[in-house]
Amino acid sequence: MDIPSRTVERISAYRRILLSVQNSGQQRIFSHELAGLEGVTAAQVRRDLMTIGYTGSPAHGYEVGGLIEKISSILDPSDSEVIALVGVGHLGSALLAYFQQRWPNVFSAVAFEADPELTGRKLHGCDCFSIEELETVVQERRVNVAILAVPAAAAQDVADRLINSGVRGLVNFAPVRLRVPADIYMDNVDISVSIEKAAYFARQQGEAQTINPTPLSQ
Amino acid sequence: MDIPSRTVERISAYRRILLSVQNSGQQRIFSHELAGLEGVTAAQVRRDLMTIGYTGSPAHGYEVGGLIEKISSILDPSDSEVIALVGVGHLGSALLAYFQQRWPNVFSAVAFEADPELTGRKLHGCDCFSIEELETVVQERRVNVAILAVPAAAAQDVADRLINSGVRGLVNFAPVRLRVPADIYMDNVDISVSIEKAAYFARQQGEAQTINPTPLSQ
DNA sequence: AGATGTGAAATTCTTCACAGCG
DNA sequence: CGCTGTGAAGAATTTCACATCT
Repeated sequence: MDIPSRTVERISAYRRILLSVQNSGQQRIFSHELAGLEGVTAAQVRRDLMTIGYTGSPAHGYEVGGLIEKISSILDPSDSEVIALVGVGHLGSALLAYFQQRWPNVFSAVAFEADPELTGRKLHGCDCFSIEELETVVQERRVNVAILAVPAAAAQDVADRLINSGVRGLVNFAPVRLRVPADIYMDNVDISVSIEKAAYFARQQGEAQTINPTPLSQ
Repeated sequence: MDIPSRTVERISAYRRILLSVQNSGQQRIFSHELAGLEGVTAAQVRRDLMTIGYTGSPAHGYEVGGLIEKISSILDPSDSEVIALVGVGHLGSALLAYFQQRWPNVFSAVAFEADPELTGRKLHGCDCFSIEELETVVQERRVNVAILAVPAAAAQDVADRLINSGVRGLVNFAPVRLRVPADIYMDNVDISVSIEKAAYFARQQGEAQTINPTPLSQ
């Protein structure tokens, strides 16, 4: 199956909403309800669910549990997977802590750090290795996805080493553009870009810009 | 002037590259060079520069300094601006530290935190106030942009208070979708979505997916 | 009546391709 | 020439609008 990137992002967001909806006891949901909670249009939700091949009923909408299952069958790996986090500074630490409380049975993390002070022990419940052990551990645990939370200067080298050890997908928090082979997935989370963008659009307050697909006011 | 969101993101990225190019002494740059460094096509670069109204010469390409100026005239506020960071946990701390080394004359930060242990002193060079002082300080310093690095449960309340105090643009790191008026800019930086997306596409290794606009291999 | 599912239209974003310049 | 600037084409994404079902 071939799901566009934007749709993958949205179904991931839908699932989080659905889990909380389910948690509150609601069994079924209409496209416009889910749309309202995520801040997109109802047509967008229906199109996305059509794309992933989930079908509802005009009378009752979509089954919350079934839809969660469907999304999980797409997003979750078939077996539990280990993700590598490189760099356990403030940011890495935040990611690790965040990691622990999500994906109980699906993803687990293993951390790498250059500072010897931090290695060799558990950090937020994860093994923290020296960066020198990166190749060994990544290969042993068959890591497919890695998160880069290292200084910009180190990022390219770490990325190369991860890819050489078998990693196929990267989320890069370092403020540099990395060179990777075309078949490696790379997502850049660029905080200065986000801030500069927010500052720019905040300044354009005057004009009627539809930034949020559905107003959602109040 | 009306610049699309994607273009704003890219010119922000271009500027960072241009600064480092300038730093290395290079005075002029061709669209294909900048494109290669950012991982987009040369046509994309030319289109973006056309969009912001910057013009080069077929003989020498674009002037690095002039282009930096042009981008800065779009992205930077006319006067130095204060940005609010709410939540000084691991993530907030990372953002604050990162903040200090960028935008020396353009943006400065002020932090807010609920934990009394952390308030009332300087953190990474920024004033750190109690969350109770949020309205007062945000209004006093005319804050337009805020970063939310608080737990999900607190995010909506903090966002409401920020907006009521005059903030027009938000970058939200909490994993919840917030309800804001249509004229407020909101960017959600959703780390679990990023990770689930990376895991999904890493798994699709088999197929020839052009995720990176230009291969950039090696 | 009020939903879903979905072709088709509309919109947005990217690339092509080439005239024209130095 | 090789590069910029740009109309036009092409892709991708979103929305419309309506047939259809309960």
